[in-house]
Amino acid sequence: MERIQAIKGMNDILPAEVHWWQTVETTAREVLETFGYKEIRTPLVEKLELFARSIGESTDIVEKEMYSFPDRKGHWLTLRPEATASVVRAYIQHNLRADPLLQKFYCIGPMFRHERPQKGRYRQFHQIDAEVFGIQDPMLDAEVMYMLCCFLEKLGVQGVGLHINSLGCRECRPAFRQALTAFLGDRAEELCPDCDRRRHVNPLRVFDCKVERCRKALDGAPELVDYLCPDCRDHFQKVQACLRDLGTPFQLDPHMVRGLDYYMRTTFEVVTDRLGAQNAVGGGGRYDGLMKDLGGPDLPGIGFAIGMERLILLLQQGQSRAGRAPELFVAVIGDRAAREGFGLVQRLRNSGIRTEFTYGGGSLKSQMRRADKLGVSHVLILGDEELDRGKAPVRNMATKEQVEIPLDDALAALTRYVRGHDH
RNA sequence: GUGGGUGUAGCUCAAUUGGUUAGAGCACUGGGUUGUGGCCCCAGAGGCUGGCGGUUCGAGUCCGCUCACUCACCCCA
Repeated sequence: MERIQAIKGMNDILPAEVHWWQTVETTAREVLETFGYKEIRTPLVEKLELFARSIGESTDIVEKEMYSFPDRKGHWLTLRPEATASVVRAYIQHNLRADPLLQKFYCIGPMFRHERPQKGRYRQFHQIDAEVFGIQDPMLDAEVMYMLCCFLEKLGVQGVGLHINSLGCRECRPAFRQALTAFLGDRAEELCPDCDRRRHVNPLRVFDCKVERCRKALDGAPELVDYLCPDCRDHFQKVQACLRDLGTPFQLDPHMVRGLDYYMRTTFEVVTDRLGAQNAVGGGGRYDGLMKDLGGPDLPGIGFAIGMERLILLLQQGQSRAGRAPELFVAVIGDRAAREGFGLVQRLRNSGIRTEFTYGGGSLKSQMRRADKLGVSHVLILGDEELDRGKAPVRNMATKEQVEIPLDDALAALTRYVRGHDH
């Protein structure tokens, strides 16, 4: 019989590694809320056209990577490939502008893209997503990147760098695009087949081609920075000045391109060289026209997403850490003690003590062995003999000390002893 | 979607040029004089060698197909 397996590229997160996720999520919430972000939770499924319109019809995401399918009425639905579009949609739908304090949002959860999986890239992956609406000030751009760096630093992530660029706006980008297209047209012969295709679809992409021939062909190509309009240039200058004031190191990367159509002006990525082919741990940028394009007010926006799988892969390059061990193990000898012990275990848990038990009993030796493997700090040894005496020994596994505790007050006595307030 | 690599016990891996009953370490279970863990010793359990088909007296090993995983391209978090 064929075994049922998880869908390709969709992974179980097993107990042994869940603590990494908890650490990342908890830290993210702390940092984001300190900076004034409020959590928002949107559905995992949206209408297809939301993403088609926001991300861009000719992007790879929309063209070939979306999980889309018709529902029973024939409406096309899509498992969200990213969060920004959904958050913008929710903002418009609920007219959240009415509450001016609620302009910063964050969102943590799964995204879906139908790509061939590889290291650090999966079909269901998870992002921490932050979005700010209504503010165009370059200070905000800097703050968003500063916050992203604070978060990574707080987690102790090593080996990452912040790259920034400006993509210009609707005023200046067309001129640059035209100049670049013309430049590439002259050198079409020298480009690899991929780039020859790119120069029509998304000429900016030619810049990050890895083929040596293409890199050479790009010598003397027009640079986007030189085509920025005065407003965009000024904005970008101020963003950089502000980052310097904040002491956030960054690297200008005039060739950085982002995969979504809606980005303009500031774009940024946190990159690493420690994850094989996947170098982006997080990325984002400004998207001032998006809200209006989706039928909302003409409000500017900026945001970023962090890939949690990639982040955790980086964290794991440090040492792995065990989950929390039980504090107390109750070993029992005899049926009467087993019944008493079982009840006591539940009462201990009710009062918040992480307690483990051998349901099947077994020899005391095997129970001690198991307690040791679990890494518990204390073991209560409860036999029928102890029940008769009304006292039972608690063993400190590290020091081998055993003290007798009264069974009529077992709960309180154990709590004190295990938590270390009694010796 | 395109290419490469790999599939043997829960995990990491063995198994002469095709040749008996597919092994080891770790992990797991039990025991080492009646009720005390780690180290050590002994024992046990655990596999249709990913699946299907072919070649052969004989296939974990060779061939074909398929599936899965993995890395890379494309692209992205």
